[in-house]
Amino acid sequence: MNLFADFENRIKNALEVLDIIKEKRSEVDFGRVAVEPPRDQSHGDVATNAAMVLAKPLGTNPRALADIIAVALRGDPDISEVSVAGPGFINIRLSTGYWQRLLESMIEQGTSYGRSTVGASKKANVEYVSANPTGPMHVGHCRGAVVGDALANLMAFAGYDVTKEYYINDAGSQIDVLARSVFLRYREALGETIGEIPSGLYPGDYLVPVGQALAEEYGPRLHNMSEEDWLPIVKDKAIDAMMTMIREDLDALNVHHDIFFSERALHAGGAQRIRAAINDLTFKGHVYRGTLPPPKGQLPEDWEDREQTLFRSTEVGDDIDRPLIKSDGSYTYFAADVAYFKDKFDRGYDEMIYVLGADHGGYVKRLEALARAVSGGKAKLTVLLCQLVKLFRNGEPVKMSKRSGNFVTLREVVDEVGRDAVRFMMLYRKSSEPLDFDFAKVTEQSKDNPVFYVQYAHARCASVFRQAQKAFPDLDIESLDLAAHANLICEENELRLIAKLAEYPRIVEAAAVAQEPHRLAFYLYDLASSFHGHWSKGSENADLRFVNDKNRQLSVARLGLVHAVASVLKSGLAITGTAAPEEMR
RNA sequence: GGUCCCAUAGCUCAGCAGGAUAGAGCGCAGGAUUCCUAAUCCUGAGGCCGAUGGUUCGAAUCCAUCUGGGAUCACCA
Repeated sequence: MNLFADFENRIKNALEVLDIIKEKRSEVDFGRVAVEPPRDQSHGDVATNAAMVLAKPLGTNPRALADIIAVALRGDPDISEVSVAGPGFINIRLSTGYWQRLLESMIEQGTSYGRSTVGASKKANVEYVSANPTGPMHVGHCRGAVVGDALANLMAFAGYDVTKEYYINDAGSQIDVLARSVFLRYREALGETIGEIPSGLYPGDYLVPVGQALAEEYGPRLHNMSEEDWLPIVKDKAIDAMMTMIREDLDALNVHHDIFFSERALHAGGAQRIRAAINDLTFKGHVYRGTLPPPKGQLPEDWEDREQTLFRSTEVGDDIDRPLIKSDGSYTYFAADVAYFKDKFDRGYDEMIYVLGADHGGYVKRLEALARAVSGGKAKLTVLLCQLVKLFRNGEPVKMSKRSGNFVTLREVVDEVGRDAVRFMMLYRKSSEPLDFDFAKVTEQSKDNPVFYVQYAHARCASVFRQAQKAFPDLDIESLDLAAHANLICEENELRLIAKLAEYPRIVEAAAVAQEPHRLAFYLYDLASSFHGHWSKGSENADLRFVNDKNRQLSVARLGLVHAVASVLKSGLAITGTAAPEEMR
């Protein structure tokens, strides 16, 4: 049962039978009628703008209409009070009985509570990470990895049929560079002195074992081949090794993809699939031979005007047409992307989401253009740009430079602060906002640290159950019907905690539809705060404690409430990919 | 120069498809522990929502212009 959906129905049903509406039913649209929690709790539990939205088409004023609607709503036994306030808000207060039944329903649903069907089983593809397989993942990949993963989890929970996908950029010149770098390590493994790694090759030590493995497998045989012959062999080995490493890194971060899609597969067999995709675009009239105007602003020194095969993306919303086939006849990266998108589209996804770093912002328009052209405007493609993460250690920014190899890897961060801290902090900010990540703060065990604060609330819930077991040793908590005495829950603070839990389904839906997983993280913090606050009420007034050894039924009823809180925390934390611990250390 | 993101309390940020007196944490000032983890809680001070116009019953939120910060610009991947 979703409180706000429930009352939206009730309010709309009440509206339908009002005379003033029946007379002009065809002229009014309930689409803008919102049913939501009021900004200020003192106003009530549920508020609606129905009167303000509908007054104009009905030719009346909001206050007068609100009074009429209020009268109709007062007939609902679950509503204890209806008032009209401000410019025409209708504020509704719910009966204690309604809250109790809501709690029962939450307890019965457990961690399924909050699941939604807004996704309507639509097929959604979330592509994220897609780091080049040329080395270990660095910290810059973290945010996209976590945001993409959490968004995918969230959308699945909200009723989408979600595929998590990783596009492996295993074609192109950077892979040749990788293979040559590995080949050098191979020669090294055979005993050659290679000296300093030449610039232009990847210097990282992580390539040493790959060279050794090649030396073991092939001995000196590769060394005697021409580059043309050894390159594909070394490439295969290198990509394999890099992807294994990347998968391990992702695993450390609790990120798991369903599909790893290889760019090379698109180039295979004489670039069959890329050609097919370009043919498809050509057939639809989006391709021509021509030249591009020089880039605006600073003109590159080596700029030359040459004829290429171009995608007329300006006709579908882009700023400039995009090359598909270079002047030397080879395919651009973007050409592979056309083929890749077409593949996704042909696989039948209703929504395709690309989670990219802010440094790829310039790529968005051409992706959107390509989606329009390939799908004839039918595909829904959205790009989620994650702004950059700045690392801090003791308040000082951590300097990184790729050239010196002095960059922080994803693994280092996860090993140092733990995956939960990394994940939650990456979500505890709108992704369109830059993020400061301070090593000291995220490991701190205090309320400054939202990860800790939320996990602690869950651990506290578990602690209450342990205490209950102590107070009632014969209580069989495992098989206890925690919903049985929900009707004993009637303290003001308890009802407010239920009200906070009642927001959960709404948050899930809104966050999933808006594709903003940070909203969930903020909600969890908010819920934890409500729980900690309620807990402390027990310090002031022993009657409010969850466990009361003189009143078994009341204790069981309150265990039900605690269980509901724990379930929502657990369910929400699971979506963020963060653990819900039973105790803190 | 073009495009994208951002601007809300001293600091770091929320603000839910425009709505009632703009919220939280930190920091600051005060308070709560014979009692389920004080690893927490409670109270208070603190804001011309970057600027100017526009849309309307109503704007931090939508539109335009401007200012200031960040990212980006390719036959690269």
